Amino acid sequence: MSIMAKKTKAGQKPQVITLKAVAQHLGLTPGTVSTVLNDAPSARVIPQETKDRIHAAAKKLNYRPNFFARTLRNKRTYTIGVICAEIGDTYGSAIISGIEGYLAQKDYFFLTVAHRHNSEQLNRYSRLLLERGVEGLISVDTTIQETPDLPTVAIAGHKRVKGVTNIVLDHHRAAFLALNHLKNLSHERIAVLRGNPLSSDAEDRFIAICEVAEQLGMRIDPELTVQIDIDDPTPQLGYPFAKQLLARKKPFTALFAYNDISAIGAIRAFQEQGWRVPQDISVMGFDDIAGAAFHTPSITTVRQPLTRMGQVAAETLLERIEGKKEYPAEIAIEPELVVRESTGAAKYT
Amino acid sequence: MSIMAKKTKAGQKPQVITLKAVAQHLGLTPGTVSTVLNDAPSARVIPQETKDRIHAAAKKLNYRPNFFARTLRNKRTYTIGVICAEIGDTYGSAIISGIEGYLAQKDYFFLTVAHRHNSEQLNRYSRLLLERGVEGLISVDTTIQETPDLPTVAIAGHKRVKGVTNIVLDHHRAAFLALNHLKNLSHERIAVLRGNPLSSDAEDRFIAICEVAEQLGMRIDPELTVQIDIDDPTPQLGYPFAKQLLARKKPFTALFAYNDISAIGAIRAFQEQGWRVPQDISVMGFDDIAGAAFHTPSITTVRQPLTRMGQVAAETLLERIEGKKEYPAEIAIEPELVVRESTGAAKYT
DNA sequence: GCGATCTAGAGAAACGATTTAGATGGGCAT
DNA sequence: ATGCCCATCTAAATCGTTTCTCTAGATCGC
Repeated sequence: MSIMAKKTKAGQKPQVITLKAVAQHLGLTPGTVSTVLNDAPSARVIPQETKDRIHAAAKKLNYRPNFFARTLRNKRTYTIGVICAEIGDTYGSAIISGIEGYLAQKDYFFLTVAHRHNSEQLNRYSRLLLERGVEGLISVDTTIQETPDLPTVAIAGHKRVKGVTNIVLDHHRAAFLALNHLKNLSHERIAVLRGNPLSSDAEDRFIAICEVAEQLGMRIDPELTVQIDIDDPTPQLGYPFAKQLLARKKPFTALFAYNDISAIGAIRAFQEQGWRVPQDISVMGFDDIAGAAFHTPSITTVRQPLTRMGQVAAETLLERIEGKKEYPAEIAIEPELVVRESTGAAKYT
Repeated sequence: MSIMAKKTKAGQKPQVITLKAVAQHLGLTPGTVSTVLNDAPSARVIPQETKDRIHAAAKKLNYRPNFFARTLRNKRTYTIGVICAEIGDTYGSAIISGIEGYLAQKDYFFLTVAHRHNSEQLNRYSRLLLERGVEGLISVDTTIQETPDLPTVAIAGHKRVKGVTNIVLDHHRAAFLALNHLKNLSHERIAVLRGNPLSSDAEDRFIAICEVAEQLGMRIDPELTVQIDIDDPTPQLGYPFAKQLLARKKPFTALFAYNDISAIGAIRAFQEQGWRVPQDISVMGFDDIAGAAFHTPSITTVRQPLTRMGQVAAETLLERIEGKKEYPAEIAIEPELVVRESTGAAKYT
């Protein structure tokens, strides 16, 4: 892939052509040229011949309207702001990829900021984005407290806030898929890795797990529950907490991790303990990140269509920006169970 | 984390305060207020008492200069463009994370585009970024052919182009670290997975490997070389090519993969064949992505400090934007060998 | 032949800031 | 009282578009 620049003769300063230049070249006024190039209503009365001349000149001179002058008048920036917790992790980047894909089609751009769970930064950033004229916001894994000044879509947003559309996974369905799978494999003592409360999915996910467990006649033993309280985008996220679980010496045959990343860390901890996955312990992940299928053992997981969620968020936001008045408070995304190697029949003890 | 909006009384349209409004409030002219708020040279003659009044009023009214009006005059946008091949993969997102971190400190923003190896898109994008007033470009894994119209830093750029600073890993050093490690483990028949030519590191990396191999008295057998020719950000990138290698029935004891992603895919292919890693085959990765340490087996790899490379790129670019005249044509980044479980002593055959 | 209507485009006022040249008034020396 | 300087702002031009209001001439109807 390559970037090419148009050839400019050396030493010749890149003369920018403005509307005025085009008009002068044609012996017309900027106003007329502008009307025609934008095909404004008042261009109806301009004869076709003149229109053609104008278009030809614009093309020939390679006229590019100044984005800032235009924005100053029109108040449209065709830009949105993406506020995420982290950009270097698989979760955030998969979502952003979806956002980018959709926006590119629609000729919108986006500015990205990562607050890294620092709320001071977050406030500053939202202010700065506003100043830069973004027309809407997409937040990723970030709780929104009050109605923002702009149309907003929150990915993994759980608080109902006026003016905000939440894109959420159906956590009950997700919990059902996972727990039912484990139940069918005769697991009864299931440990759960709870997500860091900073992660906006953490609480709802755990509540859903408890409720579904009860419906299925299973029990989530608090003593088999561990709370992740660090913020790490690597599998390190799971490792120490699985160790912690092991230290409790309470028997269990399966672990429902918070996500694939932490599942991978947990598997490592179990293996170091001499346990085989899935023969001695089943591990269930969440997300289905790119690496899940290729881990050894490959990870059984609840797929969360991250790229798609990014697309849906961008699409919803653009509709609102383009003037749609009514919008959903919530869009539920269906999870999907992906059975791989890390889960198996419960071991009798 | 949460986004808060300043409370606006319902029904009251969000009255934007312009410079004029502040001036009126004070009984002064916009010009004076502007001079003072920007601490322009001509503000020397304004008495301190007036300055204080102006600053107080600006604060009280919560005045925020209009970014677009300001840009129209000043021609500064404090924005750069990031052009990458892909944004959802570990490689690109780690780099972008580094870029974001540095820019945020300096109050710059960035617009991101992903060309996904479509060169038509690429040209269109660079044009659009220019129109949006970016002051410089960072390209990621994208070959630049001609001097661009803006200061540019190319991450993993290999072609020397005037006006472009390339940030490159020292591939000779990388190849040496990897091959020497394998040599010390008595490997002689080493297969190599060559990167997709679309990836800008691919060619240089392979050339370096061949040269270093020769220096070390090792030989890279063309028949043990496989060219990756798909573009996939998942470990699928390595799997079919490792299979292809196996199909050739030529013995080898180690594989030097193009990156960790493809190494993981290759390991899976070997395991399906019944080979154990590292007892039957050693596998060397490249990059040291977040998952490499937690794979089973964990992956021996040549670490490429991606986040750091993003930072360095941003730093270098900003220096040029801020007026630095001389800049390096190339910045070499030192790789590091990370020995883990996927490599071991060669098996005698 | 004369006002009414069209046509084809000119002209000017925004948008919100920055910047340079110029205006106003007081104080001081002569 | 006059001229001059200095301090303190004001006024106006400018950045590049967009958009609304005008106008000069042509055309039309009767």
